[in-house]
Amino acid sequence: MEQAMRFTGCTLSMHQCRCFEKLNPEERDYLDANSVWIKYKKGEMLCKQGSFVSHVIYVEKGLAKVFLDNGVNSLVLRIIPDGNFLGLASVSEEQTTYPYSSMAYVDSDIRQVDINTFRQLIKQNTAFAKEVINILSANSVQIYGRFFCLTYKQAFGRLADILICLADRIFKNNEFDLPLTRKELGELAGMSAETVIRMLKEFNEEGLINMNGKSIEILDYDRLKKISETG
Amino acid sequence: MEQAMRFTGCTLSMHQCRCFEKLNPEERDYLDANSVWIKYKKGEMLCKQGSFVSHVIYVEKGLAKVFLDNGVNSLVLRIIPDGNFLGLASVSEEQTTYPYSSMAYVDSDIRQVDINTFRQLIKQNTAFAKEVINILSANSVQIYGRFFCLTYKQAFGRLADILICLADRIFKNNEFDLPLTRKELGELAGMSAETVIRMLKEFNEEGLINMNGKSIEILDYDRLKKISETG
DNA sequence: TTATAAAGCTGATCCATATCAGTCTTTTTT
DNA sequence: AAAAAAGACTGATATGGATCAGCTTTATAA
Repeated sequence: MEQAMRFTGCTLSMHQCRCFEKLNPEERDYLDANSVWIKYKKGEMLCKQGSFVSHVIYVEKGLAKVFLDNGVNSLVLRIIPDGNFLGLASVSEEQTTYPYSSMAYVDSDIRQVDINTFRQLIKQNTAFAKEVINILSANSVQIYGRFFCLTYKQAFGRLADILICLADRIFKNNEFDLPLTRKELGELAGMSAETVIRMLKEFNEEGLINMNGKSIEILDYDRLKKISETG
Repeated sequence: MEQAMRFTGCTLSMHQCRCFEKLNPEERDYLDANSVWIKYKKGEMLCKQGSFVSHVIYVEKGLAKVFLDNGVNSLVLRIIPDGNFLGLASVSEEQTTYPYSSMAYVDSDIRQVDINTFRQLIKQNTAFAKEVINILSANSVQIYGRFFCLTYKQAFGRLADILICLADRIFKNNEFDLPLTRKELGELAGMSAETVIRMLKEFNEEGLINMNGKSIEILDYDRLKKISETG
């Protein structure tokens, strides 16, 4: 029995996208016939907040961030590795423009599916629609957790959260080479680049991580986890 | 043409829930046969974070908050007036427990729909499923805006946001009697009760609002809006 | 109708973290 | 290979708002 709920600022839900499995061969052909594959370079924009929605964006390979921007500040909502949609909020017909922007952290292979094709499949295949609902739900719940953390945890905890998320869910390894700058890491953890630098340094000195430029290794997972929970 | 995106910390999306309209008479009977109506008193919990999901909760009449809690801090995700679901994240079968808690701000009439009935209707009626998708999308987008505001705006702007939201979307009047305490207002705007008090006082002295205990009237909507945008 | 608790309010203090200004280092461009 | 730009890092300073303590007013219960 759990006493109090724990939230993490993790940027990726555990949900595995399975909606293509719900399509029959014809539907899959229909989808493919109305999809295009595009290669994006690191730093390129996959979609811009406020522009018209013409397709649903799926990351085949690579890593991207989905973020909000008001010209001054930038808030990363989620980061998207292989095998995920950037977001499905735009499948709603009421959502005519993208409510967020997206940028590739690394060179990425992107599939764009025509939005009307996607909507048509939702209309004709309830299992597919249901899977879309599952994805939307999972995203919501994940955003809730992230929202809570960025609002109430302090910087230590938020940074620990992100390091754990990167290791567990993104790179699936305790050692990884960050394709992000300190500033971008700050956008993830909701703090300034300077604070990221200072705290990474402290984690390093405390023996929690072993850091060398862009390369980070998590040495004491348990203590980091504890910091993320109490921070 | 808009230069920069504006976000508001508003707690309620503009989306009007229309999903019952998508049901045919038999489906509606089926839904009604598997629904119950319950009266809740002010302060009562409508659902508790972490408990098993057994039904979908719809606010027929009243006002409720949906919030996250870790035992120390509380974050209000949305406030729900008449004619809205508390949230539909739980329609996903993967979501077996409520990811949030909910409490009635005032005496409220609640409809509970058996979760399996609801899921069955999604399975058999694509228009209904589509409407569920629309609601989930609208909620996500609303939460994104709120997330951004609570992360980057400062207290002035956040409080202005909430006052405007209450007037425009909840009470639909520039003058209203708050059924919330200063502490609850703080949970909405992401600040302490003391800060709410101080800033309301300042808004009052500046002639932006006219405040008398629980009764609040917005006097200078435009300036308040400007504060919400620049704060 | 008094007693008790909850909410509202005020002033003083403190601290986590942003911001700024500058240097050093690495990467990218020419 | 040199020049330019971007990123990493450091120390000093500033500050928005939380927290605390106490006091007053308004609800709620006895």
